[in-house]
Amino acid sequence: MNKNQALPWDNPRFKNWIAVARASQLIHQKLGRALTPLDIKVPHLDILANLYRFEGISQQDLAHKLLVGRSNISMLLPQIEKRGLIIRRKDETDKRVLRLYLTDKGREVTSKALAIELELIEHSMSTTNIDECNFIGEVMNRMIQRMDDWEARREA
Amino acid sequence: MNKNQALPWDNPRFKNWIAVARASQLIHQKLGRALTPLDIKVPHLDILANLYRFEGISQQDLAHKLLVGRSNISMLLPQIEKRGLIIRRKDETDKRVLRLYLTDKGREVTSKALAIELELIEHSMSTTNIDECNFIGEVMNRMIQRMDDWEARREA
DNA sequence: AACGGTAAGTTCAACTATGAACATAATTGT
DNA sequence: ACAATTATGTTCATAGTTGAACTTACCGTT
Repeated sequence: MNKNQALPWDNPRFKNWIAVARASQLIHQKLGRALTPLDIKVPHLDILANLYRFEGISQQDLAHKLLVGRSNISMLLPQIEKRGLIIRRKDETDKRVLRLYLTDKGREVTSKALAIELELIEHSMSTTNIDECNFIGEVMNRMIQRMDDWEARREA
Repeated sequence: MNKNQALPWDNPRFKNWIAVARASQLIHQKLGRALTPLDIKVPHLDILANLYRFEGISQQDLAHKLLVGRSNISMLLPQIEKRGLIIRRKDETDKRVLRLYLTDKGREVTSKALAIELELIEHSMSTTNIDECNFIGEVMNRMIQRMDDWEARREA
């Protein structure tokens, strides 16, 4: 192996992506610690936040949105249900699916948790203006699009 | 809880950050699957890649760079050491620390794995030019800086 | 209506990560 | 020189995550 070969870190896209990954990891960790007063973990908030936006979503759709497996959701939900933050109701027209709803208490906790997350993000990105944020969002969404190809193309 | 209150998703920084987090998560997952032919996992690559750049690093420093606990490193290293990808050597001047080195085989595997990662990132970001990538990297590094304050300020 | 195929959710076993307690070694202060 | 403190790495118990197998329910075809 020759040390003269170009390191990936010399590649601008690679190098800058590493910074993105680090920032993500850090936000995740800091958010986790900041949520302890509310006695929820980040994965719980991910779920709650989605119910906050999409009331009555199914577990399947929720798993899909969060990019995790159904089993993950299936094990997390009873925890937050026991705490009275959500309720699960059988869909009448399709008895396979469980529809998920926040309780009042759940909405309250979610609201507080989102406020913490918002504060963390706002603080961290406060030196970046709105247009710049939107630009970054666009780039990320383009990336998400393009990733779909990649795996398919790669298996071929 | 009033539905009229502003949702965090209306906030540009929040909304666009969510896209960043999603992209990170997806890259992580796709990279994981793409590494299976090499029979290593993403955490292993994280370690190997750091040894590739920083030969002779200590476990402590490695854990710090990867933003994980020492115990994590301590459990992962024996696995990749048994596979002959790295060696650990006691530092002579400070007998507490173990210095980590890639073997030739380790360098070869790492090189291949990094090529896969590079290809994934290059493909995903191919619609974003170098200046734009650099800009994103700058924003991310600023964020990483600013996060340090946040937790400290918050405990006060 | 009965069959095969598909979809939603659960369970389980295997794997992974985390943080606290521990052992050993170095450093500092008196 | 000695005790106290700090630093490095390991171990262990706990908790979290994953994917495969399973159950129940729906749907299309015959």
